[in-house]
Amino acid sequence: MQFDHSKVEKKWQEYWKEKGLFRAAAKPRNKFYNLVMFAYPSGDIHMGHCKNYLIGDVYARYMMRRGFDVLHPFGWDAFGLPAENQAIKLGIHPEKWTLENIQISDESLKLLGISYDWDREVITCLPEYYKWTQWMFLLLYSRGLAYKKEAYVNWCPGCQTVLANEQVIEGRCYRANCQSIIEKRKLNQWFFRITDYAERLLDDLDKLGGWPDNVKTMQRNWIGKSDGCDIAFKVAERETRFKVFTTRPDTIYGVTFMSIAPEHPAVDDLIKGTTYEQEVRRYVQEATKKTERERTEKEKDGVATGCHAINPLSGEMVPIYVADYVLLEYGSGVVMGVPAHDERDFQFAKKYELPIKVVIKPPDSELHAASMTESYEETGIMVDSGEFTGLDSKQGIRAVTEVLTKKQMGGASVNYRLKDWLISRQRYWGAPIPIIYCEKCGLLPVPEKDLPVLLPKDVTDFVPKGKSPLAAVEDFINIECPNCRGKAKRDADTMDTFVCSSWYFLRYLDAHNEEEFCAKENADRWLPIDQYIGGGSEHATGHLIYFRFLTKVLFDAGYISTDEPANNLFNLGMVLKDGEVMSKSKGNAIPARQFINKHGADVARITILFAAPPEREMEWSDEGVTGAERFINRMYRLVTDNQEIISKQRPTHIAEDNEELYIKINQTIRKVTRDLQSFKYNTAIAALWELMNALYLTKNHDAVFGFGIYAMVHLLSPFAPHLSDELWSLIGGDGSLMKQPWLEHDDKHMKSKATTIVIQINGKVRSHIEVVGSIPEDKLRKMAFDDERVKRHIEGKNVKKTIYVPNKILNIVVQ
RNA sequence: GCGAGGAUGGCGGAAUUGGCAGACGCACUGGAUUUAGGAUCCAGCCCCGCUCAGGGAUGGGGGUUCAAAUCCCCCUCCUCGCACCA
Repeated sequence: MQFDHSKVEKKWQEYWKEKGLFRAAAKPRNKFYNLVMFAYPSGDIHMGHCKNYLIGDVYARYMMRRGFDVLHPFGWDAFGLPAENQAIKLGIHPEKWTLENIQISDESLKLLGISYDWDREVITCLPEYYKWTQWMFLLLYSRGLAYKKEAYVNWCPGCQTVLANEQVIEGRCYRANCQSIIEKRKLNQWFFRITDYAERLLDDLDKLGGWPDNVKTMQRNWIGKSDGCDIAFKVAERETRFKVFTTRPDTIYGVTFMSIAPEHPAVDDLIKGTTYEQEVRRYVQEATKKTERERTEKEKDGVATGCHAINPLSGEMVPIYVADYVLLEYGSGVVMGVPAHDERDFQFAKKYELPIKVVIKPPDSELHAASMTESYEETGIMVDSGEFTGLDSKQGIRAVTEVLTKKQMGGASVNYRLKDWLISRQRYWGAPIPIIYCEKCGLLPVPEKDLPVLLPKDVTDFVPKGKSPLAAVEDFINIECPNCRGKAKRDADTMDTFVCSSWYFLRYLDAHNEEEFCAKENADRWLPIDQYIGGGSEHATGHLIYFRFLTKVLFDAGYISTDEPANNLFNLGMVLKDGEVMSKSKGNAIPARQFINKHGADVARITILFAAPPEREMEWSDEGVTGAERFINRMYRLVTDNQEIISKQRPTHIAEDNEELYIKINQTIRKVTRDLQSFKYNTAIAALWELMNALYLTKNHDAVFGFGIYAMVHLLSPFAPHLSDELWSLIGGDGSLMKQPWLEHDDKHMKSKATTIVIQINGKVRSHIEVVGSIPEDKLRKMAFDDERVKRHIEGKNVKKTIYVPNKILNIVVQ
């Protein structure tokens, strides 16, 4: 008899729904917040997506069976560019496209039998959700964490919008379908002051013991803290002074020039009315036009300003250059040039024949400027450095900083690579920024009572023109000032969708609350996320930083009681097909619905879970499906063929010929339990497969055998829940297995009485000795030396020593 | 360039963390059963060696150890992240 998946799976899905099996408790006693990253609704889901949901589901189901009140919600990150691009291409309104995709994907997900509490589904593009996204904006605004500034920002010519730093990958747009080279534009935009939280975001990584190290490392690098020193240089020809940041104040005597970023506002003052003006202006103009890529890839160059800086310690005068390898956004946008000890400065100095002055030498050799082919960046001994000469440069860093502090010419300083989060987007399909510009009152936040600022629906032209399509929607843009009733305009931009996704995990906790984004008591009930299951490390420096940031802001404002959102994070590997990521746009996607209709949800589950460890990439293979199908059918037959003898009781009598089987059953229970705990689903299924094979080979169909099948049904439930609920009912079980406590192993029957001890000679396996119970070493040794094969190998040789690892191995060393 | 991870049969992958390398699955081979099967069951399946006895194998080279896929050093290749951050 074959397992009729379509009938059985439907039956149980309906049963689960009817009984509200996955509805989270209103007042959990033993809470477990199990969260998979929500998804962008790009169409119907395919098998690549399913991996995330299935792995989350196995864990949720296991935890339910362990007696936890599990919250396992799902939702949709529904704003974003693809919807808008589809609208432009096909003339379908983004909202229609998005909501239809969600509907169809929801249906497919339900076919998979995932244990979601669907009552809590969130969809970020609906006003009842984005009202609170706007509210978050206002919260940040009121706390001084949202601000508008004119700045050089990343402009994607393909998407016709600005991007956050986190969305620029190797100078290109992060969106797979775009990848345009990013340009710089000077624009007036909204930023979130995430840099205020840099230190805490960095320090609190240490609290995240349940996060993978690689994600933490990536975040640490992204935040990029550097300890260093600010140094003030007076400009000889002007009344100004420049502050530079350096991590190597010990090289200060080696400064031979100074470079300033082309975009730096002080450039103007240095050159105005001088003979250098024209050339510098031309250089600045060209530099600003260049993309970051172009700037990076070309040889370092610059142009002299004619001004000079005075070294605060040596008093030397050095020329000031404008150079586009200096970043305006990092440090002060001005750097001191130390060619002998910085590779970039070295190249620059070589090009313009600037002096190279060695001030650090290696501890055990000499350095000569003339013969150097590259800079020496290590620490060493300070030379030619006034009062510091002879000092170890590590001490020198401290000493120079101290002297500068005393002279009030600088002091210790910290810089971060992390930049403020640019959240304005010049696109339609997003949450409008709740800000009003009044001719009289200036910039005003939309009053909270007026939220949400509804995204107008009657828009037909989504073609980006460098500003938001909303700017052209008269009755959206033009409003009455809430303060003075005068003429005012709304902000035409929408928010980065990463804002929507930085707080969605909170909305699940109180999804229908119209008064608050989430009542504090509900937040307190469920937070933090006990297990966050995410789709790959590409989120490490985007979403996973943003949502930590927002959590901290909400914590500081008193809305929640935890300052880290998730205790444990598990990162999944993607699903590949023919060596490429499975995706619709690549044309290699296997639609989930089609697969489930053909093979069934449990086959889909076993196929994906068994193919590879969850954290690793898995290559989709149709052969894997064959195995999974066999597994499901073999299991089904095992139960239906032996229905009468399946026993829910532990056997009271263990027949000698089934003693080993009973041990195997207990070992399997323990192995599967441990593997479930640590996401090793592939080996858990392998263990189940092994037990099933053993049961098939069992001759004596007694109580032990019956219990073995019973255990299989139990252990299978997180992996193949439809099948196991069906089998559970076939053997007379009541309702769903999900309501049954997890099976425990019998500690008294874990180890075979007989052990095989490996006999090695010089580390090579030569024989095996079977013993019952434990055996004293000398007795075993006697047995080993009596062994025919052993005798053969030690004949005529000296036994130097023997090493005995109790009950495992005896190694005889001979010469 | 910097940082992280990886390389194990024809393939996906195991290996209790230093103790029998290749669990489990796929593919393949043989047998049984079947009107038939791409169904099912049983068995075999790293390489060399006719068989036995042996020997060789975890990307390559060296080392530590009674014992190394596992620890240390050097090299090659692959994947990911960051990349003028002063």
